[in-house]
Amino acid sequence: MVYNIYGDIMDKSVFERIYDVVKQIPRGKVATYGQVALLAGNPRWARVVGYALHVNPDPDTIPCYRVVNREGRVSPAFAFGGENMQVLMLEGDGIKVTDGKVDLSVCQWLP
DNA sequence: GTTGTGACACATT
DNA sequence: AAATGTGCCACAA
Repeated sequence: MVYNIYGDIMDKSVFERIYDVVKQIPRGKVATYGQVALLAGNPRWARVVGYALHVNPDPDTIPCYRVVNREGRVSPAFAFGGENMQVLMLEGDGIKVTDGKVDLSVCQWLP
């Protein structure tokens, strides 16, 4: 059983599915929020995906930096220490980043 | 139980 | 092409 800081139950929720999908993103690839939402089960959970990553209970196993919006651009509010941080992480995975944008045609994860 | 919010996506202006 | 509005779902107060 897993509980959040408010004591509410947290396992077996949509979040877990989202986390599972994000964790499946292979190194060197990225996925869009819509993509993750779709793989998680519903194409309309894109916002929930963002929220799920926002809480990000396990940043060590959940590479949230591999999740980008449909433009292939990292979210502005993502900057948990500078947008450059995210770019560096992506480049570290061998992903080409152009002006903070990723070539989805090349680096998007195709399951 | 109702209201407001959000790391999105899509359609329309 | 860019900006704005709408839908969508889950979560917090």
